[in-house]
Amino acid sequence: MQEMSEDARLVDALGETAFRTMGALTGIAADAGLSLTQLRVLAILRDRRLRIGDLAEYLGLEKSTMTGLVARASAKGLLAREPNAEDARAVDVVLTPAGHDVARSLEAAIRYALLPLTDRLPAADRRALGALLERMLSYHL
Amino acid sequence: MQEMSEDARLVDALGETAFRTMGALTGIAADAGLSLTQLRVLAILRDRRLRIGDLAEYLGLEKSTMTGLVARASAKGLLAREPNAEDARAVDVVLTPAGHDVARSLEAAIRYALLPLTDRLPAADRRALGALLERMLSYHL
DNA sequence: TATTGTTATACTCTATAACTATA
DNA sequence: TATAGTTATAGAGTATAACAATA
Repeated sequence: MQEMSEDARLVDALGETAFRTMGALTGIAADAGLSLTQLRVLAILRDRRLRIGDLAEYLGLEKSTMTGLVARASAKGLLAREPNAEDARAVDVVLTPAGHDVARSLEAAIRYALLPLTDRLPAADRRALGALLERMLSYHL
Repeated sequence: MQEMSEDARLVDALGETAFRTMGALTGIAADAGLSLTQLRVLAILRDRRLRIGDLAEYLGLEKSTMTGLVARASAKGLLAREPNAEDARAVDVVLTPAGHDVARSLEAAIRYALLPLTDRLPAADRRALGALLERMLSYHL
């Protein structure tokens, strides 16, 4: 077997980390009766009010997809549709109080679910890893 | 706004990294006319022959879900179903030559797609990040 | 009897195309 | 005319439950 380059190892590690992390997040969402996309919507709307189209763009989805996602989450009482003040065609999406509660408990569940992945790393390594990831993310785009 | 703890920042960075990485992988899969799950199947089967049930367990899916995934990928000529030598009830899944070709080109596309995320990080940081991620992944499970 | 996988069914996610209302 | 969002439709992914074949 050929030796892997440092870069190839980083790419593989990034991919594996992503799959494990997403797996944990998917499980948490499923426990709450939500899809991963709906978990993302809740997380995004915690500190924002977005129009349907902006939400779709943020998630990389079509507007028609957002219509359904918002409809299902609204039916669960997690978010609400409100008219946009400046454009009568537009619809703002906001979290309901119940949605905020769920978002808060999801955040806690995520921290807890990722513990097995992080807690055996020495504190110094955790700090170093967090700093490196933040630096990497700050470059992108 | 309250200061975030180091651990909270690590968890957030892990989540953000996961979403960006999965986004890139989803795009690559879509360009090849595949879902993210099918991309995973191809990657897994590159160096293995697995039974339907083992594949399902590996991916955290139900066997009935695997039946459909394998059927669709088989219809595309990417993998084949073969009888298991030891158990007449079982079905082995293997990559076809075409499947191996696609898997190989997907691997290259993934490296390329993750470049924007990694290439502006200094070489020393890339090495350090890869090593930290590998250490973290080695602990889990 | 227990296990492997398939089938039938239902729901969610997703996109494309055609449409309505507003700008 | 162009844009924001919805509706209709269709395909893929997913799970549950019932089933056939084999162990």
